[in-house]
Amino acid sequence: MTAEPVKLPEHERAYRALREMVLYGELAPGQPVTIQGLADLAGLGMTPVREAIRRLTSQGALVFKGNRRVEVPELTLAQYGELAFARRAVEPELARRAVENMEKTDISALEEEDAALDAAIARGDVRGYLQHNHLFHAKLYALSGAHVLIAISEMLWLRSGPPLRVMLGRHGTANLPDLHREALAAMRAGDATAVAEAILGDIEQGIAQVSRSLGATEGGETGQGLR
Amino acid sequence: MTAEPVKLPEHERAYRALREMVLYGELAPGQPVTIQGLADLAGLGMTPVREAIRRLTSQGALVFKGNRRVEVPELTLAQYGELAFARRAVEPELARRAVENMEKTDISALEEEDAALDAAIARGDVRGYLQHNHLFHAKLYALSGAHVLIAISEMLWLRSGPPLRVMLGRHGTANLPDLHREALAAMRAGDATAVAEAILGDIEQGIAQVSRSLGATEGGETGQGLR
DNA sequence: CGCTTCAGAATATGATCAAAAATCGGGCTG
DNA sequence: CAGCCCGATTTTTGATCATATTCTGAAGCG
Repeated sequence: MTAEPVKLPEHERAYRALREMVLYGELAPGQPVTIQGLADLAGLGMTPVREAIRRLTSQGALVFKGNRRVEVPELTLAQYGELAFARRAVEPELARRAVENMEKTDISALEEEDAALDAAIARGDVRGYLQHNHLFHAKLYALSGAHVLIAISEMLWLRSGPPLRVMLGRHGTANLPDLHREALAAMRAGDATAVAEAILGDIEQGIAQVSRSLGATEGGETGQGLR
Repeated sequence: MTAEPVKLPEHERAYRALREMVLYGELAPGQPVTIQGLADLAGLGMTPVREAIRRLTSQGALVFKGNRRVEVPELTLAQYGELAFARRAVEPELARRAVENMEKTDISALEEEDAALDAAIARGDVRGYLQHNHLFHAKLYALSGAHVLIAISEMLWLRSGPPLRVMLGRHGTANLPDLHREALAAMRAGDATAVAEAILGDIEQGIAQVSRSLGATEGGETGQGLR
């Protein structure tokens, strides 16, 4: 089940590694990233790293920072609002479509993911929360078979990951959104509309919390305004 | 006002060139694309071309075919439906937001683009139609300042371009959607909702035509079904 | 305070290695 | 005897690396 042991090209490995670093908050927003630094870190030549960075930048997971540096973008509240708008439009639809193709074993796999997520929350494990939360949604959406919408969703998650990580770093894993139970119950009942609603609610809760977090920093702490 | 005469790196030039080829139908769906072929064609080394192709594939404008080949994807009707869903969700919103930031000179620029578009239609110039139609929408959306949504929209256009080109190749430039006049009138009136509706209508007309075109080929011509 | 110089990083090139596809030849079968 | 299929060779293509070149940022000097 581990698929190919050593079969994917190095630039693909570099891409996935960097991708997870962004998605699961191992790179903080504003933290500069150099090609050579990553190449040395990963023990790779710089060409594969270069290509991985290009792919990530074209997805908005990294941005060219003025001069020559690449870094994880710091989102403004307005930009996060755009993300939220798109996620509300796309993800419930993915959930709805996923229910059509769903087998019992798929539901079981999602339940396992949710259990791992709860365990991470109980442990206060931020990285574990981010990982299993993403996997829960990703696995659900993958069932839809809607590759175009999935690609959009992946891009949105890549951009949402870092601010979510920042919020978690401040408030810990308490009071986290978890409407996954409701979603799973609706899946077992085969009620696509209820699943879509549960997912929408789950997203909304996360959006609200991150928006509050972003609003707080923009208001005072990091002087983004005048002066 | 031509900005930087010779200032962008070669991989950026390669990216833009390839991007326009996909967007404006110079590469047909199913047509294979080789790195070295493009490198020789553009007179560049293969590294910049390589990176350009990576960026395009990560946006879905190109796909890895089997193992070694890269080509413009041929969409199924279902996949085009996903594109349509996302475009309906994103583009009217972009149009709505654009109206907020709109100056009189912006409207003039859009009118010029629309005039060039009409001229291309009258001329039966397919490439010109694709180009000015894209630029009309792209310039409008750019005014919104919503970079995240713009990125999504660009990705959707990259995927929609080739099937639109195929449809045009079959039916010519007759009966093309053009609710741009209505959109422009609403812009002058400052009515954001009416602009969004006009854009939605414009999109819907295009979607309907391409869907019919795709449905026809899948039904019979290209034996995609059994036998 | 402005200009020049220096250092570091990114870009681009070419070569080299590995893999896959297409082609060609031989053997087998009808 | 002719046609077809299978396998090996060849050629094309892609991936990676090491290196040279260029550009940007910063520091030092006039």
